[in-house]
Amino acid sequence: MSGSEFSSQVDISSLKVACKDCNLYQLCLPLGLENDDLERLDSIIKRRRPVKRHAFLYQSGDIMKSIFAVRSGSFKSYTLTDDGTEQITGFSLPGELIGLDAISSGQHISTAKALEMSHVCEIPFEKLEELSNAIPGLQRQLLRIMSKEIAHDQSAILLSKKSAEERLACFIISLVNRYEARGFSAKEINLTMSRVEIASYLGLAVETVSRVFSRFQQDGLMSVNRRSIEINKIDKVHILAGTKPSTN
Amino acid sequence: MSGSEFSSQVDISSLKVACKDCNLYQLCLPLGLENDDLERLDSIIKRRRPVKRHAFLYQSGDIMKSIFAVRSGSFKSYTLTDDGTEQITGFSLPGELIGLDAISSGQHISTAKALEMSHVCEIPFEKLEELSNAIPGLQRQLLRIMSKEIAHDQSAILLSKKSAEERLACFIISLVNRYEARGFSAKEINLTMSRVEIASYLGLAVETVSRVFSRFQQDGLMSVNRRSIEINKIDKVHILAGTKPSTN
DNA sequence: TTTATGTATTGATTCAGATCAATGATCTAG
DNA sequence: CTAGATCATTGATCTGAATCAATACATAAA
Repeated sequence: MSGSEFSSQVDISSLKVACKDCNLYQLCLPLGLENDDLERLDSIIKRRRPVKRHAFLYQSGDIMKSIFAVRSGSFKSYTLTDDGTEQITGFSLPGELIGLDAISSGQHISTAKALEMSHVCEIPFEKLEELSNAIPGLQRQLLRIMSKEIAHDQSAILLSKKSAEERLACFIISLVNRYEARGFSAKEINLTMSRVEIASYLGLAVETVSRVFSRFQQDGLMSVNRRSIEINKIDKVHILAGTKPSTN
Repeated sequence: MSGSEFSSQVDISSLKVACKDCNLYQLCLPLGLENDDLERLDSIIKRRRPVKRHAFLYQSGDIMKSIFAVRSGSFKSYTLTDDGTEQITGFSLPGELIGLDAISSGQHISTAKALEMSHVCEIPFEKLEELSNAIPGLQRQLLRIMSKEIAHDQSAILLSKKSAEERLACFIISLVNRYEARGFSAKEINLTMSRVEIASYLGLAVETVSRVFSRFQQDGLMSVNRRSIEINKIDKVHILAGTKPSTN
């Protein structure tokens, strides 16, 4: 009844979760850390306010002071062409780090925008650098995460050789794998991005994305209703994508 | 006259260069290190034998024990499709690190093959990890290099939205920028990769690459003779590529 | 409810680039 | 030096996806 601690109950409850209690622990930066080390990492992390749908986490050109870990929700990263068109370079899901591309220049080269109401942990980069020097396990995990991002981006480069169907299949498989790793259902996906955004990421026209979704549905691979997708024949999607079932 | 130290003069002379005397110092891992630190890094690096044209540096599936710095020459990195087609994910020039994508899984996910007679420095990864924990400047530089690779790969992702002309222009600009940073002429380029390899990287057919080169030549942007290219109107190439002159 | 307004689907037409095909140039092995 | 292989260029045709265009659906506002 006193009110204040309930006034924004949801936010506070999620904001207060420490790394050790976070269900993303095994995916995120703290993986492998224990006790003291974990708490030291915890102590430099700022739990940020929720990020509203369509709000920026940072914009292209901003000085990079922090990187961010997605706690909940999702983000898109993009740059703009001369004529102002968004060119999406990636989507970020819970447990993933955003902003790693800015370390080298110290400035963000892309813009990160929330696709839905989201929460992030802000990790001041200077402190992270210091700390990962003091904690070998943290350095190790940071390098691994960056390496994983490199590997992921390289597999995205291969998209440009593929047909529209292959591209969309690859995209869906990537989402499924990532959601699975986070303990979400692999069968039902709720897309948080629009067709336009998917098209931009895959280098296709919106209409093509829409058509391919329809074709996938006709062929019984999945049921598609706007942004909710139920996958019926994941093995066939894997075949289309040209990925072995279980690649991450 | 005693012989042995001259028996393979060229190799030895290049193999013996320490980091501090290497002309790639400012591009490579040692950047920012001095004296002791530099020598400690130097001490873990193995100068490898020259890598012959078409020889593998590592193959997909190999355990990742080391990463490599290109000292001279060039490499392509690729994966194979089910039907055995090479899918090139990148080219590596002197001063660049190869194998960073394997840190996360501990296994190489791509194959690296020399495009010409090349030299590399082999950097045992475990030792590098240890050492970069002891030397803050080294950790810093390693993170920067990985971040740069992420940024580079993300710009390559954008290729899939571009036309054939834009793709080839981007490719040429990228080469020019990288060669320039290494002190080579920006006007004359000697491609070390075939048209097939360029096509694979850009997601185009060989014939298209060839045709676009011809068109560039007709339009007076550059003189193209097989693998040697002389760029006449770099600003126009930049416009095509959609990059500001001087982006790196 | 009706009216917007953004988002998604579907159809008709066009076009950039793939594919098929042939020739020429360069390189390598004998 | 020649024969065969590899690599690059150019032309003709075909096709997958872009573009143009219209409609449907959904969410929000009036």
